[in-house]
Amino acid sequence: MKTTPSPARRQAPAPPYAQVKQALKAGLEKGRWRAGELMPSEAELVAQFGVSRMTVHRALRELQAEGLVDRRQGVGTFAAQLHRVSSTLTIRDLHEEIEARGHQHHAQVHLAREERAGPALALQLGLPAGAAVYHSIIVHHGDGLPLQCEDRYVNPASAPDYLKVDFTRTTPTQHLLEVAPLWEAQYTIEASRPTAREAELLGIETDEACLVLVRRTASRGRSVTLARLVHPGSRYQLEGRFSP
Amino acid sequence: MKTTPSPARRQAPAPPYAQVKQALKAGLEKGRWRAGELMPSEAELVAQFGVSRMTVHRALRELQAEGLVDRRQGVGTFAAQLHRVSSTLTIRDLHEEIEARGHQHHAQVHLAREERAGPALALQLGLPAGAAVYHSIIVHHGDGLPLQCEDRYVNPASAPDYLKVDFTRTTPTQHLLEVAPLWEAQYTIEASRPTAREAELLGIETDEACLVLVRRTASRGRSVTLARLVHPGSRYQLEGRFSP
DNA sequence: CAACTCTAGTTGTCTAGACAACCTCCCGCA
DNA sequence: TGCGGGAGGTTGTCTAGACAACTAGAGTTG
Repeated sequence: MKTTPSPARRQAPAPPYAQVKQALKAGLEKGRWRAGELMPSEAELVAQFGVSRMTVHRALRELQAEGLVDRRQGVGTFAAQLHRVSSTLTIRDLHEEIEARGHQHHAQVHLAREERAGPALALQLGLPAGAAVYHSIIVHHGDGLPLQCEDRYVNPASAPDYLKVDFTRTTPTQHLLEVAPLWEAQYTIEASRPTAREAELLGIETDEACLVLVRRTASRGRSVTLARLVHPGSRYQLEGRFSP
Repeated sequence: MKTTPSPARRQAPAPPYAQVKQALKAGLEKGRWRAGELMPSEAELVAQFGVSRMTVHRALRELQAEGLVDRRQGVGTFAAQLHRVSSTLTIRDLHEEIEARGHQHHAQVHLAREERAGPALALQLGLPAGAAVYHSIIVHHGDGLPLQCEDRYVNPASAPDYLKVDFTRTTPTQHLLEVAPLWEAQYTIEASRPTAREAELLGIETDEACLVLVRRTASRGRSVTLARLVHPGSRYQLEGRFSP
């Protein structure tokens, strides 16, 4: 048996910097300072909480990083103007997402081969026209139902072993992250109808609304992959949460 | 004329903590440490860079906040396992977005009144069934073209003056952020067809694919608003960028 | 009245040391 | 062999002080 000092999970008190941070956060939430209003200076907080200035400074710096306060050197600390008109949405790997929901993931590889890049594709991948690229089409199922059609082009220079991977066991994303750590990504999310082939692969009508995610990633200044992920609108939706 | 000490924008050298941070970032990018591999300890970095431990510690803490390294007390600092299978996408206020692109924003108010909440709506807003709610339907145009149909319900307790606002001048989001600072939000993004009325308001066919954003926000534990934002798939798409 | 200078206040950063919390591993002991 | 106890290394945090960079405003000077 372990000799934990307290079996009842006595939780250690939060460190001082976190207490200062939490107190200010609570004040902001209660509307103690209006947007743009001057908040207490570091010196005042030092006196109020009885901690050193570095401790107060850390709390304020983290609040600034979270977008809750606005600090200007030589002037002061202000309550942030608008609490994030913009927000963030997490985009997860589909494999993870399906298994996190307790469903069975299953991938069907419809194509995996080397092709010659057309001019448009070559431009997007930063390759000369006619260069060799890897092309794969994989349909991902959740509990037997097709949820995503993944049409992907890969830069061979970034992932030479791409075609040797068994995509029924690992996802392309996982392999690519291993061989080329992700350092930049661009997304677009749009609604459109599937192509005839996509509709066939997903088992839907060609006029069903689909959620289409196009992702382009680059690593060390070199493009890695261009993927088009098509989801039937009736079976898949993105979810996001946000709380400062 | 101002007496700037140097007209040629002499840039101050980056502070030491930023230099340490950047050096480690460059090492990670070059693949100097594989995912999960042990990185230099704080003591080693202190010796290497000739700065104090607090300085090194700050650099490492920020890298951890960015998800680039993984730190475990009593063990060490490790290169992060996977560089974010998940990523983030910024969702901006449409008004901002349209004007940022240099287009003309124009809003048309089709409805703004008080209604009684049905059971489903009441549940989502955390109100008793039959309670009064504010309901507005606004179509947002960019350069004359309808881009978004905003169907919104508002909790009167959170924004009592909602119906008095002139929504051709400010957006509902802006007003709500002023009276109820945003402290929690949930989103779903999906593709579906518009309702007959939405199609009419947007000037599209009822079978066109639409990007639908449903947003629910709460402030101080009280729900604020439930909004359904419908965008024609052919005219609007979300964009996101990600770089550590 | 305009332009300049000075000053007080604020934030940004660094240092050297200290202690706490935690983990791993090895050694001694039963 | 199995187990418990340290030792040593690592990160987490705090302190008191110091200096730098910056800003706004008051005061001064032409």
